[in-house]
Amino acid sequence: MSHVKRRAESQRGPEPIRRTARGALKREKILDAAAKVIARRGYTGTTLSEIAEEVGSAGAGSLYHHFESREHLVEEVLRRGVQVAFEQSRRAIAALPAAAPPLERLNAAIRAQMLSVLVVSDYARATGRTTGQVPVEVWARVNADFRRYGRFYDRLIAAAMDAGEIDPKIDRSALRMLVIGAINWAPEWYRKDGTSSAEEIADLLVRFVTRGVAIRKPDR
Amino acid sequence: MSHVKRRAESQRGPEPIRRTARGALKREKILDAAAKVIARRGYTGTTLSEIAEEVGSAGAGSLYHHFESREHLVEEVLRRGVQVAFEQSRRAIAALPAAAPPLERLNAAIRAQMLSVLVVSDYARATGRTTGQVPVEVWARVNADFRRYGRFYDRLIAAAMDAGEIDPKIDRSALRMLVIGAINWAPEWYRKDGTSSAEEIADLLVRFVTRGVAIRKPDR
DNA sequence: GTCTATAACCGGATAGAC
DNA sequence: GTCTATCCGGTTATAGAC
Repeated sequence: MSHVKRRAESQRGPEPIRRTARGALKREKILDAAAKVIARRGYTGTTLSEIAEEVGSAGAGSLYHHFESREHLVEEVLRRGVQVAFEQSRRAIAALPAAAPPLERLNAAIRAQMLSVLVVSDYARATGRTTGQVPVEVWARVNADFRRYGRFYDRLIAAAMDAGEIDPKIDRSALRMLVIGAINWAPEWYRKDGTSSAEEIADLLVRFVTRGVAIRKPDR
Repeated sequence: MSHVKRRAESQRGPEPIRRTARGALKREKILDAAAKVIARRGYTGTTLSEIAEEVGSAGAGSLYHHFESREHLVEEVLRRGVQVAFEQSRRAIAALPAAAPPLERLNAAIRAQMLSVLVVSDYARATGRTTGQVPVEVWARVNADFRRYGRFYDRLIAAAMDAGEIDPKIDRSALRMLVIGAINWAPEWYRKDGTSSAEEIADLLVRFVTRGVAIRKPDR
């Protein structure tokens, strides 16, 4: 202990026993497996046995050498989930021309979020599915990350309103949550061999926000 | 037994031991409690103890006099959930003027479905939250009900397309599931004391789907 | 450091007293 | 018909062998 102690440790609670490079690698594999299982089963449905089996090598109780408890393991998966989605959104926005109008930036974020959940990352998928299932204690610890991401979205919407691109009378929070809901639910029904690709689904959702699916009568 | 045996019993498996009026009443109370708990915890998070506690009077194992197993209890909650939402949708459509265009009928159904999960019924809420968590065996038995409801929605969309009110190039299934997702997710974040009422949220979703929230540039 | 055995616990389900 | 005591299986977590 003492001066080598990581910043992360004091910020977000202990991340136990990660001494060697090999150990860190194993830790990653466990996290990946956990993300996959949680994405499949949800929080309450996830058992350590199934995670262990997914890892391949280990038996159930081996995980405790890398994680203090089931809750700590889940917690890190959730944290990474938001992180991935957040990162994808920021990256997508950064890829736009600097002069891109706010609404286009919002659209890019929505697209990125949908793709994160559908194809990019088990972590994002796990996180989306899990919200509202985790015990308050865990939630309290990851809450801040979620809120930060929420505010990010909210600013994108607000900017589009300020620019006169979105009706300012709309409840920003409700708008955001409706979109997030459609996204978080998507893994439940999306099939790789379905009629629409993930990109097409993302585009459809964006179209919802911008102009809807109705055909405008020629005049009036 | 013998000739009094209900049709329902042969159709959907046994509904055990409901002889007296008082018994039937208790059965209802248990179902209501189960719906409430499932809406709160999801399928995997629901325990018989919590349901019993919610009922008030009973201890955990008492439920077995009214239901063959946990799964059967859940199954009936699910079935009722679809039924309620379905019924609400049909009723809302029936309340429209007979000449109402297809798109308006679809909108009424969306509104009704949103209100079902937000304010009308624990059953509808429970059902929305649970999909995709239940074991395949249970799912297989309620599947038909869900599909029927899905087809109902699909026909509404198709009719609006035929009438030239919705862009026919859109993937009907994806459209439906995005909407359902936004609805099923809503109970997760909706608060009675929030900035928008349930009705306003329902209206926002309808607007979303039909014309989007963006402001149309005057020309072009 | 990794794994197996096992302890402690909890949830679903059954039996039988009242 | 209702409730309590109890069994059984599965889950988290720990101890200790290798």
